[in-house]
Amino acid sequence: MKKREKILEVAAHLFASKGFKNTNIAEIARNTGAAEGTIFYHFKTKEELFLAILREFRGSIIRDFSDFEKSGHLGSGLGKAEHLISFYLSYSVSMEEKFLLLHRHDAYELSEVNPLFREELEAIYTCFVDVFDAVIAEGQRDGSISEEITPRKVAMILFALVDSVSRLNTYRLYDAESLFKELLMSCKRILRKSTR
Amino acid sequence: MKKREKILEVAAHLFASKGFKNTNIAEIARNTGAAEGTIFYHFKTKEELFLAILREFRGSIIRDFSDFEKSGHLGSGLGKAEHLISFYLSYSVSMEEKFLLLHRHDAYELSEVNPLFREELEAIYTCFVDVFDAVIAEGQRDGSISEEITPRKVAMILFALVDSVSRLNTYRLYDAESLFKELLMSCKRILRKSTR
DNA sequence: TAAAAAACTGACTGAGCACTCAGTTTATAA
DNA sequence: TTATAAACTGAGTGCTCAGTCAGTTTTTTA
Repeated sequence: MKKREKILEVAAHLFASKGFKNTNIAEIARNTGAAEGTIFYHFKTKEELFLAILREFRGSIIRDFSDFEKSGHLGSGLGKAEHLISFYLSYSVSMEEKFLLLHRHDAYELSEVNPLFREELEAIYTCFVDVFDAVIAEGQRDGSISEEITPRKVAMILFALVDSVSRLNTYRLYDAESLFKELLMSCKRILRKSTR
Repeated sequence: MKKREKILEVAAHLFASKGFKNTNIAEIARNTGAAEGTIFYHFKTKEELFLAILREFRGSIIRDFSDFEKSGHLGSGLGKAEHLISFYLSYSVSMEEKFLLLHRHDAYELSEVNPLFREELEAIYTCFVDVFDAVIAEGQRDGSISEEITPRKVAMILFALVDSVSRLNTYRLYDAESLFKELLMSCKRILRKSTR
């Protein structure tokens, strides 16, 4: 089962950097040290290989975020939300390659044809939004976060914002890391109670 | 010059819905009523056709946003900023196809190889961010917007947020239009002066 | 150790596709 | 009206590439 893992690793790297369509099986084979036939032995099609990569990524997300939750930040919901945002940003930097896989359009394209891709993508985004949702709901209960908007919607908005900045970073259109401090301030402003 | 425009129109539609790589010249020809040769008569390569589409889009953006600015919303910078956000959202809905062209990864991919694409993309994003920047700077001058963060950075953050929600909408992962009200509220919270 | 199963190989195939080119049609200028 | 240029045509070309298959090597099981 050594080659199978190597194939997943190499393909993930190439799909992320060159795109699904622009990566050919021969190249994956070359970088893996496996024959083309071996790739099709483990994965029926190129699409299925991509799907397997996404499934693995979802596994890591679930593992890493539940570890983060368990690492038990004391304090209010608001404090936890701030921690979460920082964690998400640093996570997206450390897992840049996998995030590129999400930020590219390839998977969305395939999800228009193959429902398994749609399921996988929705599942991944739901993972993220659920974590945000949980801390916001907690903050609303303990009174540290404004109750003006439902937890789900705030979670969507925060996630959209944070994800967008991490996307700017991966595209290198703008040095987004220089925005992190201001981003965190903006998130706090969204979350805090109105003083009026 | 009739066919040339028709080719641009059809190609934009196909690139937006199917992607650059997944659209072949034969299909563009079929939907245009032109021969394949005609396409290469007007555009040296498939890439150049794509670039021409982006250039046209940039032209519309400049035209439409300067019309918007001229339509002269009275009131404070904050009020103008709110108008601008609403305008951007409705614009991204009405120009959904062209926004898909930006939200797909195709153009970014090409920009790694072809500097003309990078220039074009940066120019488009700069257009948008500049408009945000201008109203925020005005709001800071007239005292309606917090001066805690520089106009450019607030502009980047607002744009990132608004663009991300419009992306959610085009991907149909979430009915983002139902978020518009809350999105506007969140933007106001980012902009308003701290009461502490 | 022999037999069966699993893992692996790489030359080959057939379909898809961007682009060419030699020629035809249409518009413009003289 | 004729000459010239611009617009247009579509069959043909050469290349790329996902997926196949008949066979070989390695691992597991009995």
